[in-house]
Amino acid sequence: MYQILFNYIHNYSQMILTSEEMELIKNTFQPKKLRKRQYFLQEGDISKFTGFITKGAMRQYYVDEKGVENVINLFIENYWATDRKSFFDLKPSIFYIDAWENTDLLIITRADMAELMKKIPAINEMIRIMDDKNAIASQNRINAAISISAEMRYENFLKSYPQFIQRFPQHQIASFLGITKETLSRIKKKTLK
Amino acid sequence: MYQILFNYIHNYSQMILTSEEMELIKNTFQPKKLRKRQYFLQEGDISKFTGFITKGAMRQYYVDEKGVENVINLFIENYWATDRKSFFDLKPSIFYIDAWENTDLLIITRADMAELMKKIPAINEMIRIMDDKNAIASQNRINAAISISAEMRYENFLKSYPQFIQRFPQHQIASFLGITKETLSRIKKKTLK
DNA sequence: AAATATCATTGATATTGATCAATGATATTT
DNA sequence: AAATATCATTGATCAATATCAATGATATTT
Repeated sequence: MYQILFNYIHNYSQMILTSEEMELIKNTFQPKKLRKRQYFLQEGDISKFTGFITKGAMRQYYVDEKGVENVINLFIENYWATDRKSFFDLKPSIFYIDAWENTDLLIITRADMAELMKKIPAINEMIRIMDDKNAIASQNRINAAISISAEMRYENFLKSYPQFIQRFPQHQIASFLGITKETLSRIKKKTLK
Repeated sequence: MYQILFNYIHNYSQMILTSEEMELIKNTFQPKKLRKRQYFLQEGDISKFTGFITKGAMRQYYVDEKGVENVINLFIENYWATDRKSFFDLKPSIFYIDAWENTDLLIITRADMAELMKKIPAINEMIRIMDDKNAIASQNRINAAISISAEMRYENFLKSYPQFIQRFPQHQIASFLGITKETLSRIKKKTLK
């Protein structure tokens, strides 16, 4: 289980972890299992942990005034699940995060992560690269949301994140893309021809 | 001019810079002046620098197949202007960044910034906090773009970024929000009553 | 000051995508 | 296997926003 995290760190940092560092990581990240539909975070709670997914799938959403779930992030293996805002300022979150499949996580608090960043250069570098990639991906998503049609947005999604199609039902993906399930159904039908 | 950057670093890092560190910063960041409408980055060029704005206003946009400018970021004092993707991988950008007012920048390359992060703890911490805040702001923008109406989006913008209203014409703000200038004009008229 | 460019508003119409409602298909639970 | 819940499709209608075109207002340049 930790091996997946070690690989991830190596991948991002391009650095080799010493066996002491691996020990420290094992002692700091706690394993957590969630069954399908179980919450990792609920509205009003503080996102005290960030969780590295070694197996499974999760989604982050908020519930609007009408009671509708708006999916804002989808996560699978090798993603980090947290509400970044609440995790940053330790104030109550407006989001829910739940498991969409039975999921294995390695969880860590913000304070512990800060410690590890100081003690383990590879972790520090990993976070830096993650932040760079996350900023780029967010910018892409913003551009897509404000300047292209639902159809193109779905097409881009298919191209960039094909793995997600197998893991989440269509209406969740529609919500993630900011369109209704009916519209997505029609888009699929249309592009199929 | 450098004082504005020093203040910014202090603000974000909550750390005090030594006079040696200040010297190093002065020797690494280069001042650059742009006149209104002058480009900082053009499509096809590599975003070799990130620029800290000490005075002025800039915008980032791309030009779509129809030749329409799509504004994706607006910057004023105390913002950093760069195409983060191109700056990260040093590949050609798809964006333009230009000055909307006469603008003063302090510019630095990615390599030099990496050096400073190693040598100056306050800079390292500043970048970390910037990345956190940027991730949070991006998430907010994504949520707004995919799940709320143009009217609410403008209202939120007014509340969160009132300074921008004075600095950019309405059609630029409309584009930034992902709506047409005509729709924005009608929204303003409606909410005025 | 006149000429020109930029920016903002308004009206008429078109388009995209949302909403509402029904039906079918596929999983999951009993 | 039957019952139930979840997921996907389809049709009819509606609402939000875009597009096109004209006009006015405000800056900027000559």
